[in-house]
Formats: sequence, C-alpha cells, structure tokens
Amino acid sequence: MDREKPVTADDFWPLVVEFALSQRTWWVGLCAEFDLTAMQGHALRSLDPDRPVAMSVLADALVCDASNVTGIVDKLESRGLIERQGAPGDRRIKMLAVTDKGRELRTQLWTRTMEPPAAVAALPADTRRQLAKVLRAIVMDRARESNGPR
Amino acid sequence: MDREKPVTADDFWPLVVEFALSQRTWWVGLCAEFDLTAMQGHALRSLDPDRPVAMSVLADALVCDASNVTGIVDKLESRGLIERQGAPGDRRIKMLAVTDKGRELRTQLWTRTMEPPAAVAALPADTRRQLAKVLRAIVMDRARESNGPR
DNA sequence: CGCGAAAGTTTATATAGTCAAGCGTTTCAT
DNA sequence: ATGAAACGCTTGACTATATAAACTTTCGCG
Repeated sequence: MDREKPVTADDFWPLVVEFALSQRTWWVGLCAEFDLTAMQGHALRSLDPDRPVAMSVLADALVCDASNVTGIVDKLESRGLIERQGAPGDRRIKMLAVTDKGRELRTQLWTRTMEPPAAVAALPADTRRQLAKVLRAIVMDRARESNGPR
Repeated sequence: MDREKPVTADDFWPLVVEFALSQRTWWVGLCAEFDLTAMQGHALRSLDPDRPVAMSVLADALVCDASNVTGIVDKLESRGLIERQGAPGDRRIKMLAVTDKGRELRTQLWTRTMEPPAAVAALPADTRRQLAKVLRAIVMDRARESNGPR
C-alpha cells in the first residue's frame, strides 16, 4: 500500500495546492450538516455577533460582489440567523447583526470546524506551529495582493 | 506594519480554514486567466493527457455528480480542449481525452499554478521538505475518509 | 440647490450542484 | 437465450452563486 516515494522540498507547493482542493469538499460537507451552503457558512463565520458590520464589509470579507451578498444575506435572514439593522447617521447602510439563533448555530458550526482531522491532531505541536506560520504568511500575502494598490 | 503576534500551534487549524477562503479566490482568478471557471480548471487539471478516463472517473475526482460533469465536459469539448471517445468493449462509457490544444493550455495552467507565493519560496528547502511530508499525510488521510468504506 | 458618488437592490445571463427521470448497454441469473 | 436489474451517461427542474448593468435612496459637497 504505502509506496515509500521520498518527499522532496519541491513537493511542498503542489501538496499545498492539493490540500487546498481537498478543503473545498470538506467545508461544503461541514456546512451542509447545518443546511448551509459554503458561502452562507463563510458569511456566518465572518460575522461577529458582538459587532454588526455593513453589508459592504461582509462583501469585502467574502471577496465577492455586493449584489451577491444581497442573496446570501436574504437566505440567512429568512432563516432568522441574522438581521438587517439601520445604521445610525447613514440611512443607506444596513448593518448585519447575528441573532441569538444565529449565534448558537455559529457556535455549533465553529465547534465542528475546529475538530481537526485525525492526521492533524496527531501532528506534534511544533510542526503545527511551523505550518501555522507558513499558512499565515500565505494568507497575508494573498490578502495584500487582492487588496492591491490602494 | 508587521505586528509580531506570536503564532501558536493552535493557530494552525483556524488558519487552514482561513486559507481555504483565500484559496478559493486565488484559484478562480488563476483559471480566469485562461477563460476557465474553477471547475473547468479542476477538470482539466485532473485529466491525464496520456491516459483517457471515463466520465464517471472524472466525476469521482471532482467529487461531484455525474450529471454535473456532463456540462463541464461539454464546455471543455466545445472549446476543443478535450474529446469524448468511445471505449473499447463498452459502448456506455465515454472516455475523456485531452487534445493537443488542451494539453498546451493544461501545461500553461499548471505552470501558473506551480508558481509558489513569495512566502513559500522563501522557506528553506529543508523546511519545505518536512512540511511536504506532513501535508501528504493529511491529504492521503482525507482521501481515505471520503472514499470511505469500500 | 444640484451634481456626483456611495450602499444596496434588482435584473439578466452563465455556471454549478442536486435530484429525479430517461435511454441505451451490459450483466447475470435463470 | 432472455428478461430483470444494474450501469453510464444525459436531460430537465430547481436552487445557489458569480458578474455586469441599470436603478433607488441617501449622502457629501461646492
């Protein structure tokens, strides 16, 4: 079974890509457990129950168009998970607040999300720390690129 | 700028989730450079130019429904990147072959994909090798889980 | 006041994902 | 061999998501 093909340094990036791809179905499946689509899950995850944000802020966080957020928010709101609220001082803005129901679901989702697969849990703390460093660097790298020249 | 918040081992898994989100837009953008959607990119990437496979095999690789693959393959075929071929001995099966044009595009896509972000390229080779080992274990773990009890 | 920009929504079009039904083939038990 | 069941792929209906354009309401500012 385990063909002992040696692992080289150049395997790293391809494996990151492979890993990222396997992420997709994992997240979709996780969200499905709560009757959420992947984007709805991301949205609920992004929202801070203690600090409502404008829709445009959520759009930025999800890296998607504002018009798109309308539909996603519609769905979450129709399920009573979040609420559109007016913003003081600017009637154009709609602040997104997480309801109690939403807060609870969000916690459950978070709990499930944080259950690492066996292979991850088995990693030595030091390795996890190293990987965390790399991932953070990549995430920040990408964020800088996509926010780009301000 | 760089706030020196220390990275802990427990940051790893949360960062994977974060990474998943940033990965989405990265891949979508990459594929868009070649006028491919994310799934079309995945499909083209999955197909082996030297070894045609049945549509159902591609469906498994993409972890999506067979009916879905029909449309994706339609698009790729209409652009002349792949071809449906009959299978010897079973006329139900359609084998997917990558055309010369598809082979070339696939190579370009692969080349772009394999350009590691600066954060990765900067890692010492030994670190990359170590981390590659870890990731391979995780990826294989996931694959085992989703293919499940055969 | 009046102009332009911003925040959200709406509409149209295209891609996906799911599920059910359909069609031609193949397998297999009898 | 033959008929029922299983298989491989396609279709159709429905929903979700992405993108782009037009539109509404509101704000900021000269």
